[in-house]
Amino acid sequence: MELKPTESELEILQILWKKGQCSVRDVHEILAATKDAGYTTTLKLMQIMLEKGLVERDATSRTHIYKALVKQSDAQKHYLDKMINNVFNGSAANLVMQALGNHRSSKAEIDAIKQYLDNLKNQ
Amino acid sequence: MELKPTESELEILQILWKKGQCSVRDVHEILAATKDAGYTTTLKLMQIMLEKGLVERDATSRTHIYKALVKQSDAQKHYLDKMINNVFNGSAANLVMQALGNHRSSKAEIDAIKQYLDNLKNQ
DNA sequence: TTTGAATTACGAAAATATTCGTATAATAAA
DNA sequence: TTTATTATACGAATATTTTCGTAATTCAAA
Repeated sequence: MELKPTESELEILQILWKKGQCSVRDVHEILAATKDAGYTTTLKLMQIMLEKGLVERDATSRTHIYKALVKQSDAQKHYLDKMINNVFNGSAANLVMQALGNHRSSKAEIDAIKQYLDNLKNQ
Repeated sequence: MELKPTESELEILQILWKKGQCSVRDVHEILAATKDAGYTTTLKLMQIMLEKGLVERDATSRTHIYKALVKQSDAQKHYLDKMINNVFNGSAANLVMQALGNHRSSKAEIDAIKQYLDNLKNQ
């Protein structure tokens, strides 16, 4: 299966991942907070996503309810790969350090990462 | 200044970052190894990038020599931010662990990261 | 029942991005 | 010098993505 949401589709997936399930209006209202596009634009996008198999929907009631079919973890993997190759010269470590440097992480988070690294080494 | 290379433009920037400076042909030959597009396609893209201010060129000789104007580190920061917000629910740590899990890193890389983490903690 | 509001369907316009063909000029080779 | 090769310039065709208008339908309210 081909995983290639466009920029706009990714914004919608994001919302679906967070909310679990949404009507078009739910999604639209969240989008409308940031940018301004018409309701039918959001609707159309979600219909296209349905065709592409990025989402599924329950159409038993008049107001259709959408869910993401793409798993967030798959998307994470996909974009991470792409990014490491495109902008970080293929070095994951490079990306990691950049990420940790820019985004101040809590002590707990840092410890969690260290522990994770120890496990990696013991394999 | 607005930083927003398209997908194709990013591929070209990547090459310029790596090589430092390139003629259109240099870039094209590298691209041609992966995908197949005509030479004039690459040329046109690079001309557009020039207009957008993504690259500069030395046009004193017949064969123009291009350099990236966008800094790789800025692009890294930009895409990292975007990605953390778009796909990793705002958690950098989440991204880091995913990145380390998928891309087998060398022991040296892992140690470098651990050291980096220690420095972070001592601040 | 009748009206109005909210929904989906869908075609098509508009905006962006990509690709290529052709003309022209510069250089190198014969 | 003449010919062939290699560049750039640039308009325009394609392809893709985003946006929207309009019609048809469902439901709720008056």
